[in-house]
Amino acid sequence: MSVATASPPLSIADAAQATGLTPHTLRYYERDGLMLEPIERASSGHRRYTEQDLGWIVMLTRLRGTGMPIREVRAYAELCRAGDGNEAQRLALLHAHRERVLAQLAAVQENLEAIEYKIGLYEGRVGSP
Amino acid sequence: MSVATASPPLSIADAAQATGLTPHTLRYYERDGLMLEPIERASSGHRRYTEQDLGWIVMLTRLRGTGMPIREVRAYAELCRAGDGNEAQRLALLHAHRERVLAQLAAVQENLEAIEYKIGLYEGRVGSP
DNA sequence: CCTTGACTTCGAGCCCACTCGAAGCACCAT
DNA sequence: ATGGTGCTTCGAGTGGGCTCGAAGTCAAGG
Repeated sequence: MSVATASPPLSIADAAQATGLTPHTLRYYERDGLMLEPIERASSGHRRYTEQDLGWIVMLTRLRGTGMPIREVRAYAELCRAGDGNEAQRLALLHAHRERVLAQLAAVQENLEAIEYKIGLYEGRVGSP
Repeated sequence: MSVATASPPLSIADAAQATGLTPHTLRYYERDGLMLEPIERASSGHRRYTEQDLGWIVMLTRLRGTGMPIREVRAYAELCRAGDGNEAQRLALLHAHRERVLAQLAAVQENLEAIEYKIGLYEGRVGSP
C-alpha cells in the first residue's frame, strides 16, 4: 500500500503557487464549473486543495494551454463528473481537440517558416554593405 | 521585363476573398495603423487593393497567425514605413517574435503529448471489457 | 429617373478570459 | 484584546481583437 506520501491539502495560495495560476483564477475556474467537484473547505470556509484537485488543474491547464475554450473544458469536466459510461464521448472530445491542435500547430509552423524566410532576407541585406 | 501580369487593383470584397479576412477586418486593420500606407482609393472613394497591399496583408496575417499582438504588428509596420535604416530593428523584432513562437510551439507540443497520453488511457480502457 | 447594391465612416457592441476591488469574517501572535 | 493576514463572496472592470449597424454616397442597369 502507498501510505507513504499522504500530502496534506493546500490553501488556495499554495495551490496557486503549485499550478502557476492565481487564486483569483482558481476561484473563477471553480465558479465557472471547470472543476470536477467543488473544492473541499476547512471549517473556516477556506478552500483545501487535494492532490487530485491539483492533478485535475494540471490537466485543465494543459487543455487551456492548447487552446481549448473554457466552455469545452467545462463540457469535458461535466462528462467526467457524470461518472462511468461516457468514456467514448470524452474520447471523442479529446480526439477532436487533438485534431484542431495539430492543424493549428501545422499552420503556425508554416507561418513561422515564411517569417523565418523574411528574417533570412533581412540578415542577408543587413550583413552586406 | 515582367510586364505580363499587371493585375488590376481589387475591391475590398475581392481583397477580403483573396486574404480570407472580412471587409470589416481589412478596414479595421487600416484604421489601426497596420497597413504600410493608406489604401489607394478609386474616384468613388472605394478602396483599391494592389498586389503589394495583398502581399503585406499576407505577411501581417502570418504575424497575427503566429500570435503577434496587433500593437507589435503596428510597430513593425511603422518601422517599414519609416524607410531604410532601421533594418536591424525590424530584424530584432522578428527575431524576438520567432523565439516566442518557438517557445509557445514547444509548450503546446508538450501539453499535447500529455493529452495524447490521456487519450491512450481512454482507448485502452474503452477497448477492453 | 430611380432603384439596387456595394461601398463609405463612425461609433458602439460583443466575446473571451481573466482580473480586480470592496466588504466582511476567522484565526493566530503579541 | 487587537492587529494583521489570508481567506471569503459578489459583482464590476479590463484588454484584446474583432464584429456589427446605421446612415450616407455613388455608379450602373432597367
